[in-house]
Amino acid sequence: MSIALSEQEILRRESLKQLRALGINPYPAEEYKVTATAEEIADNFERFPDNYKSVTIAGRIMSRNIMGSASFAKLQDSTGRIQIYIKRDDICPGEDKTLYNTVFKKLLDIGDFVGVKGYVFLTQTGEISVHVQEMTLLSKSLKPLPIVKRDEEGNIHDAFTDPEQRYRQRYVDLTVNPEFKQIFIKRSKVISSMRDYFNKQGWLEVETPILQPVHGGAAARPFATHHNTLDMQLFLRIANELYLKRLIVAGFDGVYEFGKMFRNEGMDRTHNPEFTSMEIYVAYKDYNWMMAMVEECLELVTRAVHGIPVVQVGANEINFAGPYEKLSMYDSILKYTGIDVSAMDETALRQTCAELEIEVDNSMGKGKLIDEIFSAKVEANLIQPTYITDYPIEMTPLAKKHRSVNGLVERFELFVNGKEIANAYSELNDPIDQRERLEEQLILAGRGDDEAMAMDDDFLRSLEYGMPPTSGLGIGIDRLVMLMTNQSTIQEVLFFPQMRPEKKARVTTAEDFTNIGVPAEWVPVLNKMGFNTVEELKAANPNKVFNDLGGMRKKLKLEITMPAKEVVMAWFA
RNA sequence: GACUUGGUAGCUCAGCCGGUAGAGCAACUGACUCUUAAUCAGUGGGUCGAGAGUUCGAUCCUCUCCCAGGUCACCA
Repeated sequence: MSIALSEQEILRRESLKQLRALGINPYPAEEYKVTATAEEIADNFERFPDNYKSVTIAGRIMSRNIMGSASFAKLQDSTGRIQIYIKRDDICPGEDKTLYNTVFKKLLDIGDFVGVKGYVFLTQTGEISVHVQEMTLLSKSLKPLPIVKRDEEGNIHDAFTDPEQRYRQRYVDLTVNPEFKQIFIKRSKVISSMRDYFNKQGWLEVETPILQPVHGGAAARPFATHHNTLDMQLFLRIANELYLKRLIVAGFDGVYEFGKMFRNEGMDRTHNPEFTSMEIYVAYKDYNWMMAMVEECLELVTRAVHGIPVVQVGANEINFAGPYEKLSMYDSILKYTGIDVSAMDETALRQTCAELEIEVDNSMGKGKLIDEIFSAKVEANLIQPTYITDYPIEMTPLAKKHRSVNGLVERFELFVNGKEIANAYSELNDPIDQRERLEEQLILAGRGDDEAMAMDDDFLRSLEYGMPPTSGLGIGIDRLVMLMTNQSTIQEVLFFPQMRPEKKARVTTAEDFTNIGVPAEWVPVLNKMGFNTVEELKAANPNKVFNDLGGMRKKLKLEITMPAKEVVMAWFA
């Protein structure tokens, strides 16, 4: 694949060659020892100026103000930006001013990584800066970064905002919009604080198969793949629930897993084909215990991220300190529609859906119809953390039947800001009941529900050996992070959200040109001249092409050897 | 999947009734030893997402396709 280089890219490649010609390795191998960071200097210099009489920092050049024999530049490291001040006669104490006049002023660019050694001082306008005494090129950047400028009021000019480019080239996004790094730092805190909490309880972090012969544990369409050696179909997991329960059977009291799940379904601002879930199973507990655990855990996570248990999400201030409101599924529908669906059969539910103008189809059973009413009429009202409990048995083949109410299961979901972020059961451990429930799923599948759960005989066998009473919980980590970082799209909390492949801009490869004898370094020049395929080149006048090559060489100031006229003529043979 | 908005220089965007393109930043040349959206003078840079059609002529009109965003549907 050959994409014609832009003017600026050609110039940077030229700079690269000139650096090498000066004996400067643009990609040195040696460790570069830094002694300070931008953030640390900004935080501490004014209190402890003596500690910063000699610092070594490293980062990317993000802007430059060159004023003859002195310059300012902004250096960005992982912690932030700091200004550096470069005086020609300080970095070039002798007669030879090449390092300043040529290397710094001409051959370095915005985006290059450099290391500088110097002392920290305050400029006349009071900005903390590093007065450079030594400068080392650490890595040359060949593509120009988008330039995002910020003025004194903090206004951003020429912001790099195109979501397509931001997501496809996240490395550029986070370089020029470093404030977005906070989202991912908070994401990491969400996960690590939750993990710490679980570990303190003595629960074991485990890993279970991503490639599964049977996709179970949730209702969703899977990605299918094939294992060559075993010559068998495998699925990327849609859930890990059934494997974690096998581990409870095996004798662990508490197991949890953070991991990617894969669902072959639509993509929108709350769905990505691969997403992160956390599932945990604790033996001898029930869903009431789990509600208390979730409250404690989420309050702790919120405090770890924000310092307080409260987070601002859009217009809503959400308080994660428990206890949370509890509402049964039927009561929640009653509360928000005034309709009591608890005693309705499938026909009456269909009638109710019609009256509420909710679209349904024939494959939907009783549980699914109730879920439709709930989604349409209740969900959006649940802003503060709210447990919805006691679901109809038809919706939930893996949960234990309710201890006192017929037709329900012991399940809760946690809703926050109108979205579900957690799902938990008193887990079904009666192997005969479990087999019957999965058989009902097979009937639903027969009615056309392509998300009905599959039979998993090995899982049933494990239950037959005996699983202690257990409560299990799943949390959608991406959605929790969206809440914790006040983001409305899942793409913003994923480093690399799923995208369609980029279209190849050019159909011709550089090899096509080199195959007819064009030296590799001239291919970009031909592209620049408008010849993107060998056919286009061959259709041109050879003499004109030869002359134009010379013109381009001069125009672009290329220091590459001009091919002999016979060589150029041979391209057209 | 449906509807809708967009795709123009490295980046952010203009571009009138159809006459093959402009600005700011970035880049390049030059000036400048405390600038900070540095400044001043000058210069270059475009397959106007792709293809087809209408037209003497298309960035612009029509159609198809590609990519992205939004809304909805599906989906926890």
